[in-house]
Amino acid sequence: MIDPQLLRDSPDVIKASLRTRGADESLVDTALEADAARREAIAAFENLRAQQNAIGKDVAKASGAEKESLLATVKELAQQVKDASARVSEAEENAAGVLGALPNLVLEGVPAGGEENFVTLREVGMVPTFEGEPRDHLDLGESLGILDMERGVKVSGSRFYFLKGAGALMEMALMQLGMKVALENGFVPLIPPTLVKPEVMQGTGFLGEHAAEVYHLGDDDLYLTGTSEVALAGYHSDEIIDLSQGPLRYVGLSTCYRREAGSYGKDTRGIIRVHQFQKLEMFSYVDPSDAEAEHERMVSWQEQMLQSLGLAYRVIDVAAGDLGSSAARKYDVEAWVPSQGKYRELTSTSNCTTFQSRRLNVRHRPEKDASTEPVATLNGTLATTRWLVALLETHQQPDGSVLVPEVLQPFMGGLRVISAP
RNA sequence: GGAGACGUCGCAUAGUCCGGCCGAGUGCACCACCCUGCUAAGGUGGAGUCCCCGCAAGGGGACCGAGGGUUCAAAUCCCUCCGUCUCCGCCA
Repeated sequence: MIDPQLLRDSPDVIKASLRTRGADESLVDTALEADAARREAIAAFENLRAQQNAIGKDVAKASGAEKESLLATVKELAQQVKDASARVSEAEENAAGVLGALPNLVLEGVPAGGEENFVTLREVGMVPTFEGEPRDHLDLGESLGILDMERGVKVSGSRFYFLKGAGALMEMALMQLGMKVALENGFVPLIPPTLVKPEVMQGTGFLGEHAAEVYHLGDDDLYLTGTSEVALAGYHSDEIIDLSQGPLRYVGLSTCYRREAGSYGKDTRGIIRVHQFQKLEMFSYVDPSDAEAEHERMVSWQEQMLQSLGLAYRVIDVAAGDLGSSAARKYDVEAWVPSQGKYRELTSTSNCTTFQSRRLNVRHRPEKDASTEPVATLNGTLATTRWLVALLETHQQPDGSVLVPEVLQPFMGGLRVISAP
């Protein structure tokens, strides 16, 4: 949720942000009206309620005929209060709906436009070259016996797979490498629930434009999370947290579930786009003034990961129109995928400023004895199953084997090469 | 799965039977000041969150697990839900 105060004071700022996103700026006027209506309803209710409270005190003291006459007048008031209260609920619900539809304010410098309008911030590492056509990760994985798509489909349907042997080990090694980087930077590991309540899913904004992406268990009214960001953001909901010692950083490891509705025919080969995968996710709660710096730190940790794994990548500043509703700015790190001859997203890191925390009600006290303020939240990927795609393809050898990056070897029992069985 | 108890301001509790004087007492912790002077004790005062009006001072409203209901009036009565605990049964 955006800051309602900002909406009232400078609607033009919000309109400008909506334009950058290519969204409908008339939303702002609708929201302003709803907000005004809400406050009007509240004022009306509170006046009536104050009267009722005052007379109620007299009723308690009075007796006999005096009491009877007081009761008669206040009885009527009671009905008015009730009606006014109903109007408040209605107005608040409406205002919350309209206000909630406004996406986060885009940060200064974010490229305007849609998906294709991203700006490349830097390209790092040598794009690998091959004699002849490089094999793709599925081809490699199957021939090495470490990825079994066929049986995944047999057991669970399309976009499911088994990782086997060194494939399974490599996924876990990636997670452990990421965990090591996280621990070095003060992150507290969390293994979160992957089923969450509707209000948490709502609070993180995934029931908006991503609603069709989310698995829902109807019998229990629970949602399967597509990222541990959801649970990590909900972790401190309705709390006043202490940031005086610096950011609160969590790293969550979880299985992620995505329906991939609407992506039929896209990335159907291999494990680029699947219904279930592992992800290690960073999540920081920070003082809003520190958010942009934390964002840069998160990218740098992600880059550190890719560099240590010997992957070529680029960092892009995602265009406003391609941001989720919660993000004020988003950087993607995309690794070179040889079989496709292009960069594909491996990580994403978003600065959600105070947007998410407002919905989830996470606050802090900037100064001792100061009043509370929403915190800023940021999230970013440290490792996912998809990384195996870039790793297998980048480190494939002419004989069909794959070299294990040195940093992963300790987590794979010292294995240096994955060879066909 | 069956039976019961409970859910109050950071923590621990009082209040709920007998609705109004309870946004709410007490203890601990916390903050400020005083006293004393030493690793303690005592005294005084302060302090919740959210919202609305207001430049401000200030005023008003809401919140006693959540949501409904009864009533002029609900922490207190009724209903539903959620959660915690205890006992029994069942199963790893």
